[in-house]
Amino acid sequence: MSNAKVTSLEVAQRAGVSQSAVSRVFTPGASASQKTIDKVRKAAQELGYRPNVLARSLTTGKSRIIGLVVAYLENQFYPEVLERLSNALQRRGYHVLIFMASQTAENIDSVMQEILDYQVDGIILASVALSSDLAAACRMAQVPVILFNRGQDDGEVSAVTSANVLGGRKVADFLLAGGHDRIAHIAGWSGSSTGRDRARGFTEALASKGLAPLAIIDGKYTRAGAQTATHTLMQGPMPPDAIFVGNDHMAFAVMDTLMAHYPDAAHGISIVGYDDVPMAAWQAYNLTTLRQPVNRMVEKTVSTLMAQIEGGTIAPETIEIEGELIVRTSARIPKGWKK
Amino acid sequence: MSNAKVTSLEVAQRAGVSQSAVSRVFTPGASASQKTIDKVRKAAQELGYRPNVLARSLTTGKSRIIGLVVAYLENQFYPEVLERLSNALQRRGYHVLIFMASQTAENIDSVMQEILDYQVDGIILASVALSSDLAAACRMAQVPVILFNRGQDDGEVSAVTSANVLGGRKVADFLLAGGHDRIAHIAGWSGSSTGRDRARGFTEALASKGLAPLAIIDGKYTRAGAQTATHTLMQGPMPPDAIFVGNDHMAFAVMDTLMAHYPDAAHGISIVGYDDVPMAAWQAYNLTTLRQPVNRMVEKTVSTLMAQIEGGTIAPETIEIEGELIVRTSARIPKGWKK
DNA sequence: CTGAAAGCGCTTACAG
DNA sequence: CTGAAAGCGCTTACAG
Repeated sequence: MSNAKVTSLEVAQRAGVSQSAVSRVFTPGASASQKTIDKVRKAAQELGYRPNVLARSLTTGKSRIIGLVVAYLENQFYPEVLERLSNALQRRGYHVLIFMASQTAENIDSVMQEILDYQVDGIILASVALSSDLAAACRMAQVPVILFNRGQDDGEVSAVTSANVLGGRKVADFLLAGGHDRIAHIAGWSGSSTGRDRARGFTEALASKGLAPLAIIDGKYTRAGAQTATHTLMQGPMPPDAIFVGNDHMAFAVMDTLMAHYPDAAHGISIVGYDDVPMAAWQAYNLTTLRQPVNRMVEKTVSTLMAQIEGGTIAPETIEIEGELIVRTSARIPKGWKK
Repeated sequence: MSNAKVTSLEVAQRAGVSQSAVSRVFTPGASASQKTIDKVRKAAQELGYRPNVLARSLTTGKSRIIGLVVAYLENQFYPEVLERLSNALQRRGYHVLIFMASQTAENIDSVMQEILDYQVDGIILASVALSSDLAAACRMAQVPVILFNRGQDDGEVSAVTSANVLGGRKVADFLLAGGHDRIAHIAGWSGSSTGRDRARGFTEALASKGLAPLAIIDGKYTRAGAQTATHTLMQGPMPPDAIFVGNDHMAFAVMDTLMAHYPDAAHGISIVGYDDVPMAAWQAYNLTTLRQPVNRMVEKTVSTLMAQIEGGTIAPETIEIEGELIVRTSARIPKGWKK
């Protein structure tokens, strides 16, 4: 009842047992007689004792900490990912050490080193890429790494994404079915696998109908990038009749820009986003968009990570989950369109 | 270059010095000759050695981990807070163990216990209240706690908020100056000090002009709550000509609801929010709102926490930071209004 | 400046 | 089931 940290030794003394006995009572799976358990629990209760997780980690070699690196928190997609990821991990008895990444690579590398210093049991990178140096460091430290919503070409590390190429294709098909023929793409950052894949699926689907995109402009996943791209498109020789935007976050900026600066044309231009963040359903936007199945992506990420941690094996896996087109009112709905 | 964790002992052997020497080289402020430093750094480099932070924590009694509890991540205010808080802490050499809180109190208590188990050096609760049991546990463990954007009446723990009573008053004055006389308030959750304070300032300012709010409805900080409240207001005997909404997140829901269900009336109703999240500036909303100075609130939170950690003293402080009304177009601008 | 040693709070074989 | 002891990887007096 007084102050400062209580240790297992103090509990042992009060309970009249050895320190090992106390430890056993608090170690799941260790054996102790009911009598010992009772005495220890009582003493612990009275003293306010709880095992020091850090000391435990030192002996067991498992910290039950997962390092999580996130970027783009201004994009509503990521808070949601963060929340679900963190909840899923907590449910399995893990805790999350969080790091904000800016886009510069050196930053990521040093952040990753710091994460490793905490003896994390695993690392999740949300929309952040990994240098091969760091991938090597993680392998050496035997710490599994999972990329979330981003792929890595070298296949050195596991990755969970939605089916982005397919998604890009679905959007193109929808727009084509709607009778559009001047379809532009404001793409996600071309330095990201995700952005490239969506653009590729989209372009391929158009090509299969003998069409080409009106233009493809990199929006860098930012509002500013999307706004600039919108102006470029609208002031070009031939304005688009539809724009596929690389994610919802940019799509909102595109819609805002059209409304504010091209009010007459705005209504006639179909907009389709990617992600289906909660805001896409808000009446102000009512955005038609390709839903990324966050739930399942998170579940897969966590289960894969757990398997690697518990299995000790770090064979990289690449997992793609198909997403569905959510049709709202921001883009013309093709006659007879279903699903 | 092979595998698994490298220890200071291995570095010592390779460098031909004692293990203590290695430790000193990696301990800021410890003394070692340049020659030793060079040898150790070289060996460490070759082996890929980095100190085990957990082991260090065990001996020093400082983990350099801060526990952070957040709720309401769907409200754009919090991702921003999280990002800034985390960056500010990282800059000072601390790392963040994050926990998502649902609204139930038991949940918070168990989460807090888990945080304490990690021997965190301090705890920040963002928009989450603390039971007095837990406050006691933290005091006993000598772990400073700071409430962010929420106050605690008992004054047992430090709190950083914006000047909410004053903020509520400023909003009322603005609306009054705009000539409104049927002003309703969709309040933040009445179980939160923040929500109560804003409502109080607002009501007091109206009262000082001999007016009363048309109605005060608790919106619970949720979109659903705000939507329901909007319908209640609009279908009442006397619809409002202005609504002060307890935070921006709910204000967007109110505007969406008005647009979708009361399009004729919508334009004539002034809406004012609270927070000034980035989205408030987006053209779709253009929300007039009382800005919470996140920057300064975060700085104060972190500096107060640091002072308490380093000073060892845990005298609770209550800090209020004044916010400014950001005038956009969602509410009628009084003639001749400046600042 | 430097090494040997104690200690941080645990877990876990090892004997009994 | 239970206790004594070693060990996890560090830091930090203590002597020299």
